[in-house]
Amino acid sequence: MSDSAPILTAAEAAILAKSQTAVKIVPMNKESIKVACSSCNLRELCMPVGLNTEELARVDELVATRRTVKRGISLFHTGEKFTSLYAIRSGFFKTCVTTEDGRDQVTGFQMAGEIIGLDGIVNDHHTCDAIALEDAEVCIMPFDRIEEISREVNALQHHVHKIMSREIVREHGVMLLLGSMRAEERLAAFLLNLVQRLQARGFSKSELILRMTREEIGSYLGMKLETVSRTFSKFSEDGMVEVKQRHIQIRDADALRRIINPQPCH
Amino acid sequence: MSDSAPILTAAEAAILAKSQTAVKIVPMNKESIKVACSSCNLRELCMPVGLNTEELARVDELVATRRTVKRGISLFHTGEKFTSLYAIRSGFFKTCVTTEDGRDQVTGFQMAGEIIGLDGIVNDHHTCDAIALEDAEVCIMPFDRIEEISREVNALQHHVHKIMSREIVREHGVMLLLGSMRAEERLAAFLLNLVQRLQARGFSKSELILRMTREEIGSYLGMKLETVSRTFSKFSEDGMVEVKQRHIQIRDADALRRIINPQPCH
DNA sequence: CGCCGCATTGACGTTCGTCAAGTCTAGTGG
DNA sequence: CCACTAGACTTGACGAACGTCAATGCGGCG
Repeated sequence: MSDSAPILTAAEAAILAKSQTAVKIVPMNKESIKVACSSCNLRELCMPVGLNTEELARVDELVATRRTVKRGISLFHTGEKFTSLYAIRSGFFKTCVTTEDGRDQVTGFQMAGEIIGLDGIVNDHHTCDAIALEDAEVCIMPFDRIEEISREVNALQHHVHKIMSREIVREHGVMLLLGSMRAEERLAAFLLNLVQRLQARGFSKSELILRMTREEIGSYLGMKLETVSRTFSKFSEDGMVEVKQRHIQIRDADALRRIINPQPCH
Repeated sequence: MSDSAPILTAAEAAILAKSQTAVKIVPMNKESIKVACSSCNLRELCMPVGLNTEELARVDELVATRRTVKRGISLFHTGEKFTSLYAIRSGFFKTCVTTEDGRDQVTGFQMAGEIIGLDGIVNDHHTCDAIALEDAEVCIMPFDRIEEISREVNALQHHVHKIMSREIVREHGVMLLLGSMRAEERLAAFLLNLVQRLQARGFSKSELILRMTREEIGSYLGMKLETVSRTFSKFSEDGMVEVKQRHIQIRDADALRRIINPQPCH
């Protein structure tokens, strides 16, 4: 890992300057809280899913260190050398790709237990930015170590393949959404997806706080922030959701589902 | 593999009824042409990329059998049990996902040397259809065998990871396209991408024959077939391409590139 | 030779983007 | 503690891009 002092953009430096503490690397030693997948409360969601005790012991070697990432700061940038995958322990991220002419597209929002960095494997460099939308903590898993342990622990090998396959399938869903849904359908699908993932993490299935701006939602869903806002207002008028800025209450999840899949009339 | 008689849809059965020969499984034996990655003319593009002679010998064990797929027939369907990845030896495929209410979205077009089936790993069942757009032949690589050999051949392990990562990155690009480009930009990007991949396979960099309909292009690019057609006509009027049905001649590739990345005025 | 699927083109309508004005809220500093 | 401000959000009016519907043309296959 040598010295992995994070490279900062000007914007990030400004954010950091205002913030109390700098990005800090938490080394894995006796002083810090124990970094072990086997005792992590996310083990049913994250890397160790479906492993037995013995396999778990090996996977504990995966996480080299942890790192905290302040809101607005990037975990990695486009072009940065790829070394590791990151498991999100807490917090919320967005990933986005950027074109030369300045357009950018949010490719996903990630929450606790999800793995980011997979884009970097193919060319040894990251091809997107990962930016924390709230203060976050990630487990750093050096990829060469993942490959090494995968060779010995079949269940881990298969799990890594599954994680990558899951990301591919997720993106198929986003392509479907972007390619053939209208604004209301997109936003309904987005809300249902978010709330479903939050529920899997023990949160309410009807209440959520958006960690991203209307513009970021719009970028992800291929629409403008005004359209996102108008669509929220429409849902609100129709009594399907209650919207108070970023605080969302889902009043009628079935109605949202019907927007996406209009039920057959017969 | 037990008996892998392909499951046919009614539409496919109709196509097959018209076609001379049924889908046939080519067993790997002395009679059939040798099935060996090491002597395949696609080895610089496909699975064996970057392996040394010894590693190549191991990879030769990967391909169990080959299979021919007639135009219009699917290699696998949504919901079908996942067993193998497929390397395209010849021909052209599309993959598409379908919603309950009948909408479908083409998620990609694949040509010789590319790998399909990655979507099936996560749930042990395929989540999209792969349909041949022209008569094709694929190498069947049972996934458990891929995992087995990956454990012993590090270069193969890493290559598999790269293939999956490449697919993730490709899909990021499609999301960018669908989320923030206009019709002309989408079609220009599509043409440039196709021609670039064809060129890597030794075809002309200015001439190509589309294997898919306007509707399939439209589905992939998130626009209607009429818009695809109109945009082709516009490119043609502007002298950038010559369009004769599915035969496309690229007259000014730079102009196409400028559509996507309008060059700065200074 | 005729049919059928695919492609093209035109006229018109809808959805969403653009531009602009105004409101709300959290965070800052006095 | 409160006023101020910047950024985020909402809402309206208007227009452009693209979808829809429909008529017509073309080319490959039986």
